[in-house]
Amino acid sequence: MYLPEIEKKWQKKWADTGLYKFDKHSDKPKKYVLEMFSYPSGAKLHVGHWYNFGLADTYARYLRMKGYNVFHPMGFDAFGLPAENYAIKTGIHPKDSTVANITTMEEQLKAMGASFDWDYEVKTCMPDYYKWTQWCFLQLYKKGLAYRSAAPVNWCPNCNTVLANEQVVDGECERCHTVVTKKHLTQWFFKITDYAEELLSDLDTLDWPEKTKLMQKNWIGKSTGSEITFQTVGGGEFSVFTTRADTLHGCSYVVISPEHPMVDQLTTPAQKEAVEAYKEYAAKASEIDRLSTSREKTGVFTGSYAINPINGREVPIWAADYVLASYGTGVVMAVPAHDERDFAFATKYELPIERVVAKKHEDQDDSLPFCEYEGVLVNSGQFDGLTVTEGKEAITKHLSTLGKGDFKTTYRLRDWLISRQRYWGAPIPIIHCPHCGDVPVPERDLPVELPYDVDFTPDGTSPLAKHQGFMNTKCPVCGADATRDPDTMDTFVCSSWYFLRYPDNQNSEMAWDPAIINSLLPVDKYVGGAEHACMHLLYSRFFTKAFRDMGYLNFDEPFRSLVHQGTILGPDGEKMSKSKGNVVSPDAYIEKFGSDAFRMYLGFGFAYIEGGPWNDGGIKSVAKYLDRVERLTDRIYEATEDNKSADAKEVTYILHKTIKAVDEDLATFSFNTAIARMMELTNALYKYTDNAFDIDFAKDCIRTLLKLMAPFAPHFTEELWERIGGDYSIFNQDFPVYEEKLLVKDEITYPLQVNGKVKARFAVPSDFTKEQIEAYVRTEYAADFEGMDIVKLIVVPGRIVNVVVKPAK
RNA sequence: GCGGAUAUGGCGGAAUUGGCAGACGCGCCAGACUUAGGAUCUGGUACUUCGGUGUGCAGGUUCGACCCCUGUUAUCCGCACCA
Repeated sequence: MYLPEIEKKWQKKWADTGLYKFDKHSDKPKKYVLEMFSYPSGAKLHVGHWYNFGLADTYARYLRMKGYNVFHPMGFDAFGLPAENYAIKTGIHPKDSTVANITTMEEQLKAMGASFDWDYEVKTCMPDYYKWTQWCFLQLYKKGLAYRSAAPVNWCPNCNTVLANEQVVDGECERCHTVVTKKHLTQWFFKITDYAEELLSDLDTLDWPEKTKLMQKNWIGKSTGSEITFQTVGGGEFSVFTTRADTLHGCSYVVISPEHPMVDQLTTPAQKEAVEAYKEYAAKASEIDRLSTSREKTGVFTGSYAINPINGREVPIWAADYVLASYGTGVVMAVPAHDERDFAFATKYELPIERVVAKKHEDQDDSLPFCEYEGVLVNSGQFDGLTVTEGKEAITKHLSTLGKGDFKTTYRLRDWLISRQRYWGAPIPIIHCPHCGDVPVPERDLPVELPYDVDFTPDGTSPLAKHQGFMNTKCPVCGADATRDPDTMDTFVCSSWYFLRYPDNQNSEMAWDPAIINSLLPVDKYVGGAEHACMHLLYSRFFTKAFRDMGYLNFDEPFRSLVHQGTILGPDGEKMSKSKGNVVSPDAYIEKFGSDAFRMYLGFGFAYIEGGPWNDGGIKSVAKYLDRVERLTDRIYEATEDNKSADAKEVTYILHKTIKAVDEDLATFSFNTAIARMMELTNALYKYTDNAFDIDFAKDCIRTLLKLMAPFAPHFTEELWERIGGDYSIFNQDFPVYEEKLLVKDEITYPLQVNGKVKARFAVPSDFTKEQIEAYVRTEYAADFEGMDIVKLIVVPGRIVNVVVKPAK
């Protein structure tokens, strides 16, 4: 069968008959199967797309045949930097290149033969989509979850432009490799930190890869400790966050982040020059310096002193950039005896190092810095003798009674900076009025359309800021001349809610109808790359929770179950890249072997979640297997000599074993083993049909095999199904069901181990009890155990028998 | 540095979760059918001195370990001074 030809025929028929149209009114149970939508930056689908979409489609088709009403949409994450960078390089407008790429990719996705229902497609760069992205922004704004604030952004001094975090590679601009610096700009943020606790605790409810959950957990970074207030000698006060309140007596100085707003007031005139110089030094510190773990700690004395609230001692306040302004309070109490960083700093600047925790056990190494939790407090007045854990609690409680401290939980998670000084994105629907301040665009005025005729050459400002027609508007509140926000939203905003739009994508009245969305979501199976663990997957969870709290959704989590496909590498085992010249393009293979063979090889040649290096031989082997199935089908359907008494016991057993295995393997994305089982069945059927066979029975077997294969090779099986006279379509057939009783063999062959080594094999009726098997072994092998004592005889029913012997005395 | 994962024939990968290691396939070898074979079919294929030995390495638990425990090495991924 020449697959490329056959595939076109069936794709047409599937489209003509609307086979994959989603039935909103079906009374079958629903399954929402979703792949992370495509990013149309390149013009063509690559192997990774096929691996993701092709096998997720296999899963969707399987569920469909299992009797579910499967919702399986596809769309495009169409805004973003690559299109804009491409435009800067070539002069082709991002909209034009994106629309062209989408058209090509749609054709390719259709040529793949996936069961998407294109009626539900979304494209995030279209006004009828980003209108609602802007609406989402406004709801978050109304709810107090969007705010504007000054923040440092990545700045490339060579390109003279702002870079997204993703564009900063190892501290350098990804395009010109200039070292990236920081620049302060006023930016919009989403208050994802409000949901830190729930984003963390709900991870436990998700059927997600443990690694991904752990990454999110670490990213959120919950830390429980204490917040302690210090007075300054000059009369001011500030707080520090610590997880080691027990070591407070050992605090011999305090360190403030050089970017902290209090630095200036803490700096004494004598130290002003030194502190200013240090602030400048810290601001200039490049990303590369910050990335270096071995970077030597630096700092400067502010000239001021603070009072340690536990013992009234005056300690110097230093500014140092090893303290981050954005975590905790931006100030830390330094306990050099019990913290490695403080120890290094104190050693360098000759600050006092005083032990307040001693070892608990004799065999502990208690050299400084002593950072272990197994310890007891010393030099801590009334708290001496307490353990570290007891000390934390007792000291914090004591401070609390003095009004100088309390228990405190902090998170590493930062608010989400969504402003981009870029053109190709959804405009932020805010108007800046000289009288009214930031004014949200009224919902009736949405969308704020992205103009086409924009000069997006990078010059350090937002491209939209140069477009007078876009920028100049009237304040919706007071009517005065006002300007629009010139920034666009991070594309991750667009992708944080697309799964909510799919099922109701035509709705022009609202972003989604809660009745529809609440019945189809959450997504039952989400399939996509692991690289989104702490971005898209976290942002989408945040959106879901925020919109739930606003009453637009009634579920807590967007993606119940998540699978990450592995990465297909080049034949050399390296990640595919143009510069390495190891990119495998699907096109030539599709043309030669067909999309079914290509998809099936992707399923067969790899463990799905692992991926691995591409191998040319593998695809030939799958193509060969498909031919083999075709010949087998023809052999059986063209047979004339019927033999009802042919022994079908073995084939029947294999048939049902295969149904069971393929069913279970498909449910768990174990495509490679599912295909292996089908190959075994095929081999068994070849053997069975070598001589005259029971034709009706063999036809039954073939129909079952084709149905099992259908999710993997949709065109191929549809064609054979038609050839053998099956009703259209094979995808309207039920997935085969195995019979438990046919999985039981009459006899079971047991390996007989002696002292753990297999020495023999014997067969007994499968209903033999443990005792009967033991008795059988003892009598049957009595002669072999002559002169031996049987110490132990272990029978594992259905598995193995192990006899432990030793020479008789 | 911290956290996580992985390690099985020449290769991709299996192993019912503590019970016959190497399923299935690629590759290779031999044979059959062929004018021909890069088609198809059949058989073989971990190593071996044929007694055994084998799941990165060294120990341990167990009647029994790829699987559990301790230590160790290599590779990959994530985080990056988070107080």
